[in-house]
Amino acid sequence: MQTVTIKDIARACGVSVSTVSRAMNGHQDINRETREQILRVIEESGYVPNNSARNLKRLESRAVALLVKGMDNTFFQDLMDVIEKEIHRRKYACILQRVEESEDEVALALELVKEKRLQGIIFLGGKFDHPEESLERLNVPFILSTSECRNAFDPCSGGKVSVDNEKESFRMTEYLCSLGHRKIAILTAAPNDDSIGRLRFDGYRRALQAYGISWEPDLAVWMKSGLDKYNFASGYRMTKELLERNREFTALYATSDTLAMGACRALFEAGIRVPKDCSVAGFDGLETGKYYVPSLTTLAQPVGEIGRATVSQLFRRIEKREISGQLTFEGKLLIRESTAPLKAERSEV
Amino acid sequence: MQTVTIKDIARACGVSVSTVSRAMNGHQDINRETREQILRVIEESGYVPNNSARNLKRLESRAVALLVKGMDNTFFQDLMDVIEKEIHRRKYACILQRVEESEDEVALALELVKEKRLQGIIFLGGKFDHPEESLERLNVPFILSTSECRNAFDPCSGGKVSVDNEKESFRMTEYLCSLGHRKIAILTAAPNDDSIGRLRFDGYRRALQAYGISWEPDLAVWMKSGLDKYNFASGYRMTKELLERNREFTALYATSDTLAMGACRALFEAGIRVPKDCSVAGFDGLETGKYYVPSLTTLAQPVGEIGRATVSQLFRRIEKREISGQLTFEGKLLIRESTAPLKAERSEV
DNA sequence: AACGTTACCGATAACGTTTCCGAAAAGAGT
DNA sequence: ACTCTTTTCGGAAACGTTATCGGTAACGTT
Repeated sequence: MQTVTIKDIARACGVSVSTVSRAMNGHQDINRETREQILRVIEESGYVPNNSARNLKRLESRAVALLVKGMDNTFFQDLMDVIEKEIHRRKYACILQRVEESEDEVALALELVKEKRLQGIIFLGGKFDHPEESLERLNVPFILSTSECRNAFDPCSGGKVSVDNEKESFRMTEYLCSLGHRKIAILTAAPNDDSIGRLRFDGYRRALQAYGISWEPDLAVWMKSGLDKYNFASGYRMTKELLERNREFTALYATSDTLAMGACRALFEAGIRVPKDCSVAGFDGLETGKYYVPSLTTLAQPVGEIGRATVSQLFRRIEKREISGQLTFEGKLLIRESTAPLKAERSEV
Repeated sequence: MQTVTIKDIARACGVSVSTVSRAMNGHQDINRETREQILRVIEESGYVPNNSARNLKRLESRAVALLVKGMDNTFFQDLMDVIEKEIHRRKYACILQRVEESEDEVALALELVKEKRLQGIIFLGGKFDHPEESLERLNVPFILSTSECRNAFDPCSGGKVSVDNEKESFRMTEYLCSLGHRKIAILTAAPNDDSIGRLRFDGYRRALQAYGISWEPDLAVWMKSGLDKYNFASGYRMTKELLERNREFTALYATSDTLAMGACRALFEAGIRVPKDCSVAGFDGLETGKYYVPSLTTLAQPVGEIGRATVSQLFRRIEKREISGQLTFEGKLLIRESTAPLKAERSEV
């Protein structure tokens, strides 16, 4: 176990440890030949500097935390992929840590930062309350990626990268309205426990209003807390629940693609054809929606851009102490097979 | 930044740092009252011990690495979810690190272990060559999870947790044969660059042989290296390629669920109905396959069991130095809508 | 020849923690 | 009152690295 240290290298080269340290860290005041010899010996011996010792001396640990609420969420998994890639590219370590629904992400982050001297934090998903501003006091950069904070107008001292969920949700609903739909059901998060879901719901309501449609509570299915998540099973279950209400609807807006596909399955089993009898729209732009039958109309979030911006914002703060506020990306409305214009001759029940 | 150290606590309590250390680490030779007072002060001050300093003294870092080859693979993402959960449960840190297709995972692991004093490594996906046995020399436990090593009969000094890919693939192919299919196309990895894919292909061929069917190279579509992966797009592309060959087939075995769904989409676009005109089978048992239309027949890998076993094996080695070799789990053949018996009256082309 | 400059390098003190060793105090046995 | 344990604690040496500070030698410059 970790037998070879800087002392061994120093001894092997007949120099002091200081010189070895200088050689490794690319300092200037060292003879070219000496450096090359040292580096050669290091290479041969397979010596790797001990990170703990180095972190203890330096202020930096070259590590950031990725705190994710909802690791089983497909969209977040895709985002994690690009975020890890970007962190890796910068030769930083990525400490992955789930945060459970019940946990306080800020407390967790605080502890991580202190005990491991982390240099930055990325919050993925969920909501971010910061009652004590404790993270700010620690003065460690953090970014909310596809994650909301208490007050949208005061994006705390951390950065924020996401789409404008309210606006994009408005666009999607507006599109459904423009197809002639008036009875648009929605599958969405409970308004109290998830702010992203809340924003999407707000956009939906605003669009209905803009089209002079009064919203019907019976057409909204809320996630049951502790039971439902943004996944296939919940889309399926919630749609079954909707169907049991026996209310007519000609379009179904599911606030994630996974929900939407679960919904399609439930509709299929009920003998309701998509999009002939009912249009279905999702949100996120998951790869899988493109290959679904029917392919899914969705509002695609630019995962690559969001992920890259998240990391680059974080590193701008870490390395250059440069602060940039909220960064909002445009979504893209992908119109595919699962939505269609309302047929005029449709028989009313 | 990290202002409060053990010294501050010691001063605040009027004791020495040794005593504070003892209080934190639950040693016995300390007065009950003193300990309680120290713990109280620690709690109030928000002090968290510096991990780097601690690691430097102790041998252990309470951290393991999760090295994954193919982070965009849905099945691996699901596995990562449960693996991280299990690591988290044991209060260890999880260092997530992607390994690119071109990189040498062992070299990477070696460096990580040395520089961060990691206590264990999980390899997820890909293949594992260990020409120098360098990891063994370091004497740090590692587990191959759903990942193959050079020689299946000599599972190196690390543990191995997976399904028997050859056997399960045999079962799936056998099932298709039992439905009466004789012309069974396959979407699979190039035999040289991926050993899991190779095992699944071997199982396919053995089953054909058992049913007295000679295998046709024209019915096998190989992944193009650098282009194809286990994802939707490749399933789609490879099926298009298959269709262009104009060879008849009544069943299509895709060696992952994502490939299978991409295939279904391509077949749909070609006007081929699943399962009426062609049966389609996948592998993995992804959640999404259950909600696909038609729902996907697949060979489900027990993700939960695999993930939990991976971590528990690793910790058995870390904590108890207890070695257990290869662990193989049973897959489960899930027969759903995408496969059907071959119709006898089917017109030959 | 004396001095300043430069290039290179070594000794050493940190960084924050744990652990070993021994000391002081307190009780227990004679 | 004396030793002998036991309990509780502090001092100090590590762990492996980096950074500061100063020193030596070689080389010009006057």
